[in-house]
Amino acid sequence: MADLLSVAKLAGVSRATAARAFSSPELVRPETRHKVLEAAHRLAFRPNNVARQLRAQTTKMIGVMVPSLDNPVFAEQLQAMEVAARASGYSLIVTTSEYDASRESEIVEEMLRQRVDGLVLTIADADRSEVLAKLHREVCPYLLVYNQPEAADIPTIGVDNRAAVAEATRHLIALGHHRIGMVAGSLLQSDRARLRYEGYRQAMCDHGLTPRPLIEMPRHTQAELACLEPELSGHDGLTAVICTNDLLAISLIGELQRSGRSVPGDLSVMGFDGINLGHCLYPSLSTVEQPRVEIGRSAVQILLAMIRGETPQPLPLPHALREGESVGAPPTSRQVLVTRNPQRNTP
Amino acid sequence: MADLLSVAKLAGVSRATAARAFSSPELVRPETRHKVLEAAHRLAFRPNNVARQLRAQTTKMIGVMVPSLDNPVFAEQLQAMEVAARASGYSLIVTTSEYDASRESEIVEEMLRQRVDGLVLTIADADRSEVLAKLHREVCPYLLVYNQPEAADIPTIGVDNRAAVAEATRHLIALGHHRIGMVAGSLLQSDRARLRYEGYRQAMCDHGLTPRPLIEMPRHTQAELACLEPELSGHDGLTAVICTNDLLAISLIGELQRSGRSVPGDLSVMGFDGINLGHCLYPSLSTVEQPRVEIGRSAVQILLAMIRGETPQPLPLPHALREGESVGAPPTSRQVLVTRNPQRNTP
DNA sequence: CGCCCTCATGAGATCGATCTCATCGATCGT
DNA sequence: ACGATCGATGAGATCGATCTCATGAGGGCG
Repeated sequence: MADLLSVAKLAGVSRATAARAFSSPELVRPETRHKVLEAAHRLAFRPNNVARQLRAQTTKMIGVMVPSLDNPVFAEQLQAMEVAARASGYSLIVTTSEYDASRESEIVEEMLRQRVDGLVLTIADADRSEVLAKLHREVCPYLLVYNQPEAADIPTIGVDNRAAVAEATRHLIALGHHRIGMVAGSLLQSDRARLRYEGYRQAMCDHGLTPRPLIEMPRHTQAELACLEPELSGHDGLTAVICTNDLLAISLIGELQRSGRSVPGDLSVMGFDGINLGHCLYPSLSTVEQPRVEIGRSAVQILLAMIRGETPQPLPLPHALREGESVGAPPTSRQVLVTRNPQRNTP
Repeated sequence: MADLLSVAKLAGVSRATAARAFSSPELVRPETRHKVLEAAHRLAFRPNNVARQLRAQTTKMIGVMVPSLDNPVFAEQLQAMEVAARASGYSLIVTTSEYDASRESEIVEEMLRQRVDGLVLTIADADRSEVLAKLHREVCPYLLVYNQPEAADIPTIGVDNRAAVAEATRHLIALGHHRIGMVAGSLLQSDRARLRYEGYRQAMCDHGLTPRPLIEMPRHTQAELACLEPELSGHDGLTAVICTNDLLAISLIGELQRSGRSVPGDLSVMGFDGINLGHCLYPSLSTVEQPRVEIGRSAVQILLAMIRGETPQPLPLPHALREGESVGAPPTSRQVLVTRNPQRNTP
């Protein structure tokens, strides 16, 4: 590949002038510029970004780490980030951590070596993370996404998970549900999971209802009906569940239907995330929507501001309760049973 | 950030030795190495990959361009690529083209400037693409994914779209369907779309059935029932449709159910891609599965081989007909109508 | 007419690591 | 004991573009 020097020679100018013809054309006489571009064309020259980055001490690259791309909530956010970054002349280096702490650490280390201008991370648990400790000592701007650390000085963007699930729970209660469960994937060691359960617990208690223990599924994004079945029957069987993510909710609905149950007839199911696909299903998914596109777009904007040396205040973004067809009133046959329940809430 | 020279000074060795302590530790006496690492630690030194890349003339980066990450078929492939690349010490620069030809061109140009070691691309239409023309003149190894160009000399990995849809069509025919339609998104200008329709047409003709015109939806991944409705009623109404992607199929099933129809009772629906979510739904999605993980993994392996200077022969990967619950026998009430149909195929 | 300023360009240093080649002491073989 | 070999290290060039500073031509103005 031809370099600037050979282009400069062919055009009969110095390296400096040839460089200017590309990076700041206004400094070069149009005639000269044309000679340079012509020479560049003849030699199939293409500026070498690596050299530019080394000299300029900036890569125009953002390092992104998400747990997995198999979950659309991350893919959709990443899509938005890519568009926003490209619009500002930045590229994304994308990595997946699989929620693995040691991998998180390696990935961030590698990206720092790559001299990315900033990092956008979604980590497993923002409250106990080696990655954050490392970044704390570094100068590289970074931003967490979807996480919700307890420490206030960690720049983060995402929704208020506790409030969001609390609202979802109240929504179900308002529809007449009393026996509401919460279904989670296999990864309980996350700041979000803790806060979501806490939101559920709080809302239940506030209404004089008994929160149930978390129902844990063996996989993170696919429900096993067998794990839930014991909770469904009997006089205190659940009439509604909140799932910690949409994939879990969707697969749970599928399993319930396959077992001959009706959603929301026999069980109301609420998701969390608001992935696009939820709209399209029948029954459509009731869910707590995280504004994935807005989150992705803002993440890039805020990070770029940090890179420019500003100190923007990342606001928590609003969640939205999106009502779909997977949630309805509790079954009436069951509602009779409610009266046998300790909590005697008038129907 | 400290550089190698300051580390070398602190450790009392030359720059060369300090560099060796990192990149080829076996060449350095253990005692010396420890001194260097100790000094590096004290100075919070981190090797600068940009400088290394410039000197070594290799970035260990792969440029990836997919149409969109909102479709899990790409996200799932990308997930597999990321894992495979990382395992071989490579990073991914990820971009999305939105099927926009000019964007495709810009993106590839930018990645070439970035001196990626290779490119993995999914382009809109491999048979008329400026990008391919450009790459043809370049030395950068590249590989198409999911595309199926007519030209034989373009390295590509993916399934045989024509054969895949033909097989799906035959499957429906074998179940007794005669009036089968094909539903596509709004982007017909793609090599895959053409071949998929061609496979459908061929299979229909081979069985003496009349292929229908493509039913085009206004959006690429979401079905509008109104576009399909005219084809459903009447004495020659469809009993089965093949959708060009799973998202289209899934949303179509949702719309059909919402309108009170049963799938597959009233209409059998078959998808294409095999995204993970299809398994979980009820009815589960019958689809032509593209081995997305295998495709992603192989794409990286083959590209790395090309980077090493080998000339691997990318084989077309096998598709698989995945039978789900969204396809069944045609409704019997309709089957009576079949006899009024021009094609008289005995049941 | 001469001074100063602007504009276009060139020379040379620089970003940070790596590669080649040279050097020097120690070990080995006969 | 002496030349050969090996292992560890250092000096200096190099990757390709950009930045700073210097230079020189040309124009405006007193």
